[in-house]
Amino acid sequence: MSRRRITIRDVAERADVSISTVSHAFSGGRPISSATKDRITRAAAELGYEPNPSARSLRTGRSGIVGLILRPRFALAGTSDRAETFNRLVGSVATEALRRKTGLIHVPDIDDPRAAKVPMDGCIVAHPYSGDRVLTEVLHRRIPVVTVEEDPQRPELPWAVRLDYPPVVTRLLDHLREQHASDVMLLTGTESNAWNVRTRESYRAWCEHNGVPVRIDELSEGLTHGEAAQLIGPLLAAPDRPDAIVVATSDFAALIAKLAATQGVRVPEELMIASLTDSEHSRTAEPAITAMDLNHESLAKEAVELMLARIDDAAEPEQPVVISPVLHLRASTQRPRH
Amino acid sequence: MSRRRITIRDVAERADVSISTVSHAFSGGRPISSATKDRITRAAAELGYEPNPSARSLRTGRSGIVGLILRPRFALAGTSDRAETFNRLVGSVATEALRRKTGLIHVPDIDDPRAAKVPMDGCIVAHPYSGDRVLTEVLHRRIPVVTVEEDPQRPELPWAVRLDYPPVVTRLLDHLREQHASDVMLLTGTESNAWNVRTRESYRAWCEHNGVPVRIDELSEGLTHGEAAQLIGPLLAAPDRPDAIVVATSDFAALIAKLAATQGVRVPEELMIASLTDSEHSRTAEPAITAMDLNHESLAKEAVELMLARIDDAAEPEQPVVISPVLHLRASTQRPRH
DNA sequence: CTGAAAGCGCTAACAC
DNA sequence: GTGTTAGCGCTTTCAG
Repeated sequence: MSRRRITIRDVAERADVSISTVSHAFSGGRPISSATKDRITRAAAELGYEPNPSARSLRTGRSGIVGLILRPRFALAGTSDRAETFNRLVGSVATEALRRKTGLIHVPDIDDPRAAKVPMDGCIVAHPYSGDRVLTEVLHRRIPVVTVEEDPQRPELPWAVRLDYPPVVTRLLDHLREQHASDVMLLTGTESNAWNVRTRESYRAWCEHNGVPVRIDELSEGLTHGEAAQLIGPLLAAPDRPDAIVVATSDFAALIAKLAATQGVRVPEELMIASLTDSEHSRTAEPAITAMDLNHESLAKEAVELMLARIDDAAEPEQPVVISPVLHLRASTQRPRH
Repeated sequence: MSRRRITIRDVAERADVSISTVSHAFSGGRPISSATKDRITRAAAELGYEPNPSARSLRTGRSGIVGLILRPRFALAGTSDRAETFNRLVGSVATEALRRKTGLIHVPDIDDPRAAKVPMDGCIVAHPYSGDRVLTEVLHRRIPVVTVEEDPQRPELPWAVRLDYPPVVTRLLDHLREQHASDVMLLTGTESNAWNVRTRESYRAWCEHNGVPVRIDELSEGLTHGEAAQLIGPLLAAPDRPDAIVVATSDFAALIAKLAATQGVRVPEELMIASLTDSEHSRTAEPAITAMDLNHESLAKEAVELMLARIDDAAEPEQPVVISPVLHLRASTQRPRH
């Protein structure tokens, strides 16, 4: 029963006009008498005709589709903190694309030959790594690209939306000092994206500026909670335990709070905790954890806007669009006055 | 500087072979001497060539892309409960599609002529309304479709993944009765999707089976919290206040808990609360609210699998795939023993 | 193992 | 206001 696909020819025949008239009736290129247009519309509706998007794209060179590539490896495979981040960004980008009547496509692994190739007028690459391989490939293929966060090795690409970390990280660290932290440790992620690289830089600069020693350790985003606990436990028991920890991922921040409780370390009195991303984990931890929110909604909105502008041949911007992370001060860093 | 797009011709010329050889080198249709293949691969890499997906789709009749249409109106415009649901479903579907190396596209409003038309081999329609207009249109266009939840007016479509509500809703209501609820009210949503329709049916059946009066009121999913509060306040203050409320959306459940606290109604002692979807709101309310989780991850996984099977010409299934919602019993319905 | 050529369905000149 | 037709870049017979 599944007959061959309906084409513009079938509609033309049924409406007794030429195919170009049908084409124009749909794509609105030139004036058509309302009687003709009526017949065409009716014929199309009766046949269930819809223009073949591939044929149209092949001809026009445009698909009306924007691609999305989310780089963080642990977005798909990781714990719920990473999943939440992923979902939030994807949801925001999709919402914005729909609002702009643009198709949004999740691009399957671009250099897997077995993966589907997709038609896109441009591509948003989110959270690229330093010297990102996929970004390189996309650029090489001359696909117009907008990045969400910059590739730390390619900060010069102007088609980007990026977060302005230094003021917020500095504000967070100042806040900890005001709460009488004297030994602030940074537990950074191991991924080489701007989030880790820039926040590390800001931390180092702040230490230098304040004449305090840099104390950085790594906690991979890919660790399970069990593995992370193996590393955090000894740190909390050590004689030189810091009195404040800034940890990259929010779920590990919550984990630290839990381990601290178990080990009898009072938060925030003996240990303050803050995280560099916000999620349900930081919001609902006991106590609630001070966190920097990455403002994915704004990133998404600006990225889609920039992408559409770029596709529409807008001039190259002077600067990336800059978004500010939002700092949420919570109980984990609010020491009782005395 | 932005030269014309690289085509198969350019590669053929540079590798000094015919275009059909290049084509086969990429799409692997026939044996090619390794020397030739090498030259082609090198030429393609140097030029940054990538097959034009539109041309390929036009020729083969397949795009390798699956569409996703999320129907609930309030997914985009609503409160955070709806946004969370949306994000979770979209994230899960995208993850699964990526895993299967299939492009996933968010389909822009299918009957807005200004919206982009997209090439898709099939389409997932999530949470259709009763007699869903868009579903009708997609079917009419003969696009292979899989639904997440059934259209209540078209329960016969076998290409579907659906939730099995009756056992879980019954279990919830039985639980409330065991906790000595004598007057259980249902605050249902106003959207006509399976979630509302089927849970209402289950509630009615349970009332009849237990010989208790049906007590249903509507609370639109589109209300703001302020508007919802206007309706809920009087209900809690009324002399015939129920001693248990099952409310569709989780954020309104949390709102009820908050208003109850304000009005001095103790939860769960004087009023039990449960919701028919789970989210951060129900999990973090005070007290935490008993909720039915819609298991979006499983829905998504099965839907993608079904879609790919259908595109691959699998036989029509006898029955929709059935997923069970998950009931989370929490403090809001656990009365202290006495 | 490789090449030549038809044609997928549409848009956009160019004719009238 | 409408019709004719070339050709977008690829896959796939059909010939060698």
